[in-house]
Amino acid sequence: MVKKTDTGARADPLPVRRAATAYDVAKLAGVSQSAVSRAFTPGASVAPETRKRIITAAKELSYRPNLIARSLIKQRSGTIGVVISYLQNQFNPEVLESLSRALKAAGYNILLFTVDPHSADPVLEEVLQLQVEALVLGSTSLSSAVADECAIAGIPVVLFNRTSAVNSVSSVAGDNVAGSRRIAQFLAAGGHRRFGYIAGLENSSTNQEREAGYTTWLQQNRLSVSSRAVGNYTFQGAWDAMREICSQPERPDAVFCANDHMAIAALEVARSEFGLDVPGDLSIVGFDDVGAARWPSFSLTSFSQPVDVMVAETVRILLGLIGGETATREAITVPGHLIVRRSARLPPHGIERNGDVLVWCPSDPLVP
Amino acid sequence: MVKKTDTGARADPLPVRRAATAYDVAKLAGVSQSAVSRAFTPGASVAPETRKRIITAAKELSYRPNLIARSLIKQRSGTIGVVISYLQNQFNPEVLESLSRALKAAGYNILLFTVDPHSADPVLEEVLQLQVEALVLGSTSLSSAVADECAIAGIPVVLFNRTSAVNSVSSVAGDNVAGSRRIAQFLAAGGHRRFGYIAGLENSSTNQEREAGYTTWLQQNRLSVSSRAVGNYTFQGAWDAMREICSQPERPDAVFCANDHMAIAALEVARSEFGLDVPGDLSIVGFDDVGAARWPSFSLTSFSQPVDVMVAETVRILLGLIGGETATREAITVPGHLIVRRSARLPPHGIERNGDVLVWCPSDPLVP
DNA sequence: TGACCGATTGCAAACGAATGCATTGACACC
DNA sequence: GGTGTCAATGCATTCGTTTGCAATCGGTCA
Repeated sequence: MVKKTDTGARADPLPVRRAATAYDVAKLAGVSQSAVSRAFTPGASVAPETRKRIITAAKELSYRPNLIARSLIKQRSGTIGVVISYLQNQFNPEVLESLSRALKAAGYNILLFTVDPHSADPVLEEVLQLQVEALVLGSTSLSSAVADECAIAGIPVVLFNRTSAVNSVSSVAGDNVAGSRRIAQFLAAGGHRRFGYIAGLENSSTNQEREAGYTTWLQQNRLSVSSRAVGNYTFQGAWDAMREICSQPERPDAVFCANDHMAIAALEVARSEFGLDVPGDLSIVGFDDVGAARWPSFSLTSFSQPVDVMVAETVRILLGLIGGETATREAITVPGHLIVRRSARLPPHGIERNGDVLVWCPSDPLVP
Repeated sequence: MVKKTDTGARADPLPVRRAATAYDVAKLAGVSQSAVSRAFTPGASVAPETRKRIITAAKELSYRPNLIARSLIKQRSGTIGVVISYLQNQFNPEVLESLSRALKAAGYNILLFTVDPHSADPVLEEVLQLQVEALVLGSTSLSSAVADECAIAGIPVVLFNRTSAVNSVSSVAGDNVAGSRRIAQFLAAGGHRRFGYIAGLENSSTNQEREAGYTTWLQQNRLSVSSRAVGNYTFQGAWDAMREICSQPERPDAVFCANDHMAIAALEVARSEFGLDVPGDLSIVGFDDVGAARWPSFSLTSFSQPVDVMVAETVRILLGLIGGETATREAITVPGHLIVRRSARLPPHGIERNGDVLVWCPSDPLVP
């Protein structure tokens, strides 16, 4: 089984030497503890001479200020809680990485909570005790009650990629409605006639908005969704959903999946289990424009959610809420583009180059 | 641009009501602060009657114990630092999610640090101040000096998917040497004759071990690596590396990529840029067995690194180090399997079914 | 020379909880 | 009734900082 190599090295011979405190440094440097504190506080009043002596002493004891004690007195932890789930969906790691970068730049650290999409959320109780200065809820599966409770507890919350009508919490999301309308329009313009939809989590705002945008546009144009199945935003769920859709007598010639993660699963099923040619036999479109959508094997047509912009907005709101300046809640919608690749049949015109990618910008108004 | 919907809702009318403390609760419940503390400490001595009164008061004030204050007095933060980089490589999110689950089960929270693989690492200084109880270094690009410094600071460190010869820090990794030997053997048995290698970060232990295992076995069998390029573990890097390899006059008929993330890039290049059939014209093998390796489009033959086992070992070591019982450093090697799929030509025999997957278990001894 | 000023520095009180120790009361037992 | 026991509770200290305030000191200016 597991190979175990005992390197033989022993830990510190000194048994349990507690970490040095500011007092220890003070004693060594022959100053008061306050002086030590000031020596480590930029802009504080210390004679350059003493500061140097203190720094030397600190280095000798390998002293590091205890941020926990500092948090206690300063009443700010410098920490932001990020709740996210299902890192298998590439969109989430992308968000996490971007968020991490942006928050670090703003001087904050991240306390990470991954939640099981299926389980309840007793996470919250813990999070609140941890004195995070704010919370980013990036999981599609969290109940809105959570957000409410936080708002009551007085801790700033931003919903990421998720909105909430009932709560007065801030949110940042992509343009789900416009994007999915655009997708419907794109597919119709491409000559498709039988429209399928693979839904994400039914009670998530993203799914509701994307489905609404898609369905509504179709209806307004005397078209409709002929096949629908629920993928719950998971790979396996989408796999099964696609299998179900493709097994029906009247298979759709276009399937819009509520996100790229599911679209990839759908694409795999169509090809590997049904031997379909995409987009020859069937067009598939996703939402998010994750990294893998660009991989040639998928070359997925998708409506983009610009992660960096969304994250920037999130951080802006967060900082405003923490500072207490912005008391009003904002609901931000970040626009995206329909990135045209090869997983869906193309409409005869309206495709334009935009830097590296092709986007669809129909000249006709969005609503016919 | 960004659409902004002001929901009009205003924040708490009460301006800055500080969170309730144990004192507030005590006053309301007519007890001492100690009693409140005890009421929230399982197993402490409180009359059931008083406890109930305290809990009620606490609920009314929506009091939550301040974990920062608790950390200070208890001398333990309940937090573990996880340093990781490049979440685009699916292996990393998989690790992160598993680690998060395991640490939560052990009662710890995660302070997440994502580091830019290219930048230096001033991260450490911050991390140490944050009083994490231990550190998991999951980034291939961190200098070993970092680990050393932590060890000196007396904070337990476990290297994840990374070993270190010079330092006396613990580590958990897959079986890089055995795995890559096995891959070499597998490719040779499959009748390949021209062997390529796409390297990860040159100074990373994983790359060194994987390359050594591969190269050594080939040499011992009068074979050799005819093409080598460096992909630095990035998608783009592997892309360019594969392009370079495929452009050579004597293209290899088998390419081992130091991880799956790069193997996918290589596969995409081979197909989309060179029109090659995999495995008809060229076999590709990876390392890690990430989720995407199972996707039919790739169906990547890969040596597995069992994330959950590795994480379990990591947590076990961590807890031992934190408890102070285990003073010795351990270097754990978690065994894997060569998961056989369709991205590489098969040897005539030795393939066995193992649950859902095929693995290669040659009857011949590993070393000829 | 004396008042005043600014830069340094130390003192001591926070921050919010945990906990050893002493105190209180109830109860049982002899 | 006196004494011992035990549970319940409060007091006061502690964790490692920050920071307002006061004290000190050297020097400047009138």
